[in-house]
Amino acid sequence: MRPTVHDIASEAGVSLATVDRVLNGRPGVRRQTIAKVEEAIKRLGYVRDVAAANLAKRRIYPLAFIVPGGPNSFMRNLEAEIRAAEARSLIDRTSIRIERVTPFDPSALEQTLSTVDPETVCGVALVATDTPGVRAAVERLIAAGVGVVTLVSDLPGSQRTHFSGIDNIAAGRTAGRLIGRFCSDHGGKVLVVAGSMTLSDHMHRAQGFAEVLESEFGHLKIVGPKETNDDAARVEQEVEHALAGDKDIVAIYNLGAGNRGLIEALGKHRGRRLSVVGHELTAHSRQALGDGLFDAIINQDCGHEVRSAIRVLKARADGVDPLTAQERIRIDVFLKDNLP
Amino acid sequence: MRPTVHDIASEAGVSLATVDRVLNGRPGVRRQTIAKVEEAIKRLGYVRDVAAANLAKRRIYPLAFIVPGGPNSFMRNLEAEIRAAEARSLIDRTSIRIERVTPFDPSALEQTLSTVDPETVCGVALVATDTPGVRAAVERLIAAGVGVVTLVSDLPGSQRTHFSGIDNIAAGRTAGRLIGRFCSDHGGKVLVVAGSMTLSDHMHRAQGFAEVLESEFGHLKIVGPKETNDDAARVEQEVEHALAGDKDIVAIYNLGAGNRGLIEALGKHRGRRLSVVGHELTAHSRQALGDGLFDAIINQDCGHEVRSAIRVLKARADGVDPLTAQERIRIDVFLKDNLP
DNA sequence: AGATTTCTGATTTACGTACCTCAAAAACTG
DNA sequence: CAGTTTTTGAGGTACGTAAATCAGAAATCT
Repeated sequence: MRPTVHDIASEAGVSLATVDRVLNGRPGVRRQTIAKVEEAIKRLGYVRDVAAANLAKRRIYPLAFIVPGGPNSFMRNLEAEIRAAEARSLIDRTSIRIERVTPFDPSALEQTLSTVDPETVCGVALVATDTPGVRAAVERLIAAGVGVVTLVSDLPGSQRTHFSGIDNIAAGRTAGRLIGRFCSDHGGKVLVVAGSMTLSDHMHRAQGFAEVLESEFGHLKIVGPKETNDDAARVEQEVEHALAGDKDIVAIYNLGAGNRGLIEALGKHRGRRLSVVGHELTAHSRQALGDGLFDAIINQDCGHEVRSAIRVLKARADGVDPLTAQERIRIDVFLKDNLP
Repeated sequence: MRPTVHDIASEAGVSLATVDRVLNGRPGVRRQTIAKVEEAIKRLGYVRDVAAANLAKRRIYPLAFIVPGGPNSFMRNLEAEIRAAEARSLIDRTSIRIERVTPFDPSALEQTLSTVDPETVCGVALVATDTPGVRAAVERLIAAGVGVVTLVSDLPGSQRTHFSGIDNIAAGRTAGRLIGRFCSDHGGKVLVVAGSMTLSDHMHRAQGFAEVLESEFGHLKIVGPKETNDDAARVEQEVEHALAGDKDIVAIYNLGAGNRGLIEALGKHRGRRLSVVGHELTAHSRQALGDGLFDAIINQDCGHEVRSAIRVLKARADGVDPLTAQERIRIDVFLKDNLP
């Protein structure tokens, strides 16, 4: 049988009240007594029954999710996943608030972060924009004892509790290798389309992509990255312009959003032999993969990211270690055949 | 506030005892009263607090995992993941027993399945071999109210609760497309190496692979599948023999285990330009990918499979629906760059 | 030593559910 | 209609933990 607080009390030769004081870090216990109790805990291998504790504490986990608004399909998917988690909040004792902020506007994010009340919120998950103001707001929350998980886009080197997203350098490298291998026998140019190089994830993808192409696939030369601010119309325009003007383009890597524009442009060049890699599985990109317009999609599972963020924030609030293997977000590679 | 049994009692105008009888399907309640209570439950949106219920019931989930023995790295990884889950069993109220059975021996599996006591075990997870005897044993367990999850290898069309594994036809197709694209400009032969075509997962992979190659990459011809019973030495021998005897081989797909043998053989032909795709990320295959001997690895995350199997079995025991999105096992595609 | 402060023990209530008993009410029998 | 059976109510105890109170013991200080 699993040992209980009663068992440690008698094992340590102290009362239940003292065990409780030690377990919950309440004052009024001598060092030696604390040591006695801790030793008994270790000896019996006691593990606090979190479920029972939560019951007794009437604990709920108030969480805040901050996501960019706007039409970006990926972000809308992400929000849908958060809402799905919200629907389960009764079951897993969470209370989730979703805040939408203006996209590409760090000050709006800062503003929203500063309204988070550390007294009533135990954890925050946000799609981070890496600016000094945002970093400062995050550090403030951490200092106030709030857990902070960065979603999709990280704040490297900050004190955030956890990053729930992918290594974007590795993602860019993966795209580079796919395109390199798909064009292994014929040289040419590769058009790279990005949202904004001020977004760290886009920058990292471009960097990883370039690394691999330069070091291993010298027969391919990069054109771009063309910045489009993730606007589908601008993506279409850039791609259209490049394809029309440069017959040497043999591949396209869209490392940002706006796949819809890319698909539009590709539709007009169906005869042309192109290797195309994009990011994030959405209704559109999935369709394009099925139609053969895209050759591969690099994806991060935003459902996994949301669930993982919640688990990590709850674990932190309980003072428990999360299960690292479970919380690692994969860099998914999807071809036409292994779509989920 | 979340409604409790007390709330439904007063809402339905009945006593706590009656609510309890309805909730737990105990006898001695009139139809109309049951309806009244159920209506109140619906009206208030009551959801049973599983944690509190488990506490009151002193519930533990006794589970049995049945895995093939033998040196197969993937199966040993799988077992390690089960042991890792076992280490957390105190926390999540499970009690996991691991049974190793002789590999490639359906009767041993049947035998072990028949020793499972439906009175003391609430769920079984097994790496299934598809034979009539195994199917019968599984149906027997299901009939006795035990949850059964097939791990890695399924029993299609059976009554098993859930399959925790990948679609192997899709996995084979994925491998086919990778190799097809990697060799898009030059034709040749593709050597296919399998463990045993009597294993349904191997058969499915071979089938999916052939489908894609025939329909979309006609310039590549399949040699094989060569069966090796997943024995590394035999894999080495088959590959060595084929490479030495046939200069037209431009790619190899090992859809079974025994990657170690493949790596050995490849080591002797480092100069030769080959596209190689294998299955399952193990220490060896990871190394081979890093060294450039392999070009891609198709993987199923066995840690995910084990955790998912446990969640599904617990959910079934609680009479709750599992979270389908979370329980889908991905077909991972790993290149050198996106290794976890 | 006595006074004071700091610890500790004993006990209680509560969380939401399960499960038990016993009595009472209601619904059926003949 | 009494007698029987079925249904319902009221109440309690338990699960493992949290949190509180209050009295008493032990340590520290003067």
